[in-house]
Amino acid sequence: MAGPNIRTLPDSPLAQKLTAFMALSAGDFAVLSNIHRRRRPFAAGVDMVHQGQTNQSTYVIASGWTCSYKLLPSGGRQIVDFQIPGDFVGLRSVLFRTMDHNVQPVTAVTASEVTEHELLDAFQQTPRLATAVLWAASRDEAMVVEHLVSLGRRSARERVAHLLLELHARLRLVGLSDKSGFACPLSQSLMGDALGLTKSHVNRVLGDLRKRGLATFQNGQVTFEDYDGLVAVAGFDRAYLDHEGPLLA
Amino acid sequence: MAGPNIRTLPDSPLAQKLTAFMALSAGDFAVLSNIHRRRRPFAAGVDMVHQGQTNQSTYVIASGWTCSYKLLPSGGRQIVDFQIPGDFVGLRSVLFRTMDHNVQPVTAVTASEVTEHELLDAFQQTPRLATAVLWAASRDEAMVVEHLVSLGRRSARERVAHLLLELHARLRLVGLSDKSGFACPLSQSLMGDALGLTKSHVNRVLGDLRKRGLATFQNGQVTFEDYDGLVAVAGFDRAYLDHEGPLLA
DNA sequence: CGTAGCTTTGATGTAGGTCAAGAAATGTGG
DNA sequence: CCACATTTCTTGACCTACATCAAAGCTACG
Repeated sequence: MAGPNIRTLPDSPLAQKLTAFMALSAGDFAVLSNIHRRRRPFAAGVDMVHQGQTNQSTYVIASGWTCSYKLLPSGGRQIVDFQIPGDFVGLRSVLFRTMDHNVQPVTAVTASEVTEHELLDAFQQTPRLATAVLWAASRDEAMVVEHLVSLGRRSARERVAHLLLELHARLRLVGLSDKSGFACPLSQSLMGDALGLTKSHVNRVLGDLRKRGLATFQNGQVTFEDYDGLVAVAGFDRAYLDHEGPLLA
Repeated sequence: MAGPNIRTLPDSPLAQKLTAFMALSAGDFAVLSNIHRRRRPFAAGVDMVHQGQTNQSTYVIASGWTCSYKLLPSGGRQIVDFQIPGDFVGLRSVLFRTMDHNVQPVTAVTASEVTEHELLDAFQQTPRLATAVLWAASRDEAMVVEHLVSLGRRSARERVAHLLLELHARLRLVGLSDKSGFACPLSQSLMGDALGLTKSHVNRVLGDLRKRGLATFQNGQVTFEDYDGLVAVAGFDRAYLDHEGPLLA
């Protein structure tokens, strides 16, 4: 309220995340802030988007976590990724007009709807923003590939450790995590659905990591006791999160 | 040679594939054909693209198969997808300027290099082409997600059956497969690397499918004995391959 | 025609699944 | 602020799908 109506600092997780990738101008921030305007709440457990839907809009998460998943004919489900504040939900459904998985809030969520029109408008106003958003989309894809690698070739212990480290790195970008750990609203059952494990086994592995003095996940709080040790156990290489972005918009 | 220099029919696997998604004009075909000009051979087993490379060009496969994969610190590897004639290799490395996995020919391959410049040029000449190419990219992504689901939630038998059916559906689009089966240059070891299984186990599962009278994979030839039965076993739903494409370029 | 890669098969081991039940935590209504 | 309900966590006993290791037969190719 004090001073001119120009934003020079990130005022949302999204802005914060994109800033980590490229310097944004006051104008960029203003456009971002405008996009991120129309916030509304979503209840935990009620799908925000579902498979087959051809939607014209995407959501930007302001607070809370969601997960994207696919259901199998057999009834099981596979979580493809989690979304945290600053992440897009259904960005592909805008860029590609197709949604091939469901998205469900894990916690209560506030998110802003962004229509295709608004997004393209914003891109035209500041092409840098388009680049930044494509960078985010590309990073999301890289994460999916890394999850594929986890499911195909990593042991249960490696998977769990890897997930904790990935979430940590992502949350850090939006100021929701520090060196010691982070608040994690996931249930062990959700982690299992993401890691291709049963909740019982997730529980055992978590207990094991605790006993080994590597990390603790209790009462919705992840704490790293031996970060480097955990990295070693997971075979975690964060290159896939830090890649260079698209130069082409 | 005979008649005017205008192409009205697909003259490459890529053109054939895109045609299945949207009608293309003679002009579109000409542009495509031009893009697909500079063909060159790649030897089996020698990486075409590798991780970390920030390449300015992509390849379109004219003949042969490749696989994209990631290596783990532990030495194992996870194949993310196979590419068949008509597919792009490293399209993301053009669109996003980053390559986060390696690509290796599975067989001898001929492919045309397409530079970023040529691609964007082509897009400007015929925006329909841009749409079609984005459709292909989006389909690739959907496949990666489906592979993730396989690794996370399907049994070995389901995975193998699913892979055979996916390859069949994809090859069909480019005329390399018919109702009865297709030529498959993959080794069981490669299939294992894609499916998160050992080659021994792939072998046993393949034997099992054979004994059950569902499908045979021998001497580089996949033959379906009971297609519907195989679909049932795999829980195969080809929706992810047939999705509507991007309306936005 | 020998050697290297691929397939096939067998014997044995184990990571993680399944099923079940009790303990904690969390939430809800009064 | 407490009683009750619900979800989540934890643990145990048992089981199975797939891995591991090993070796033999097959192709194919230089």
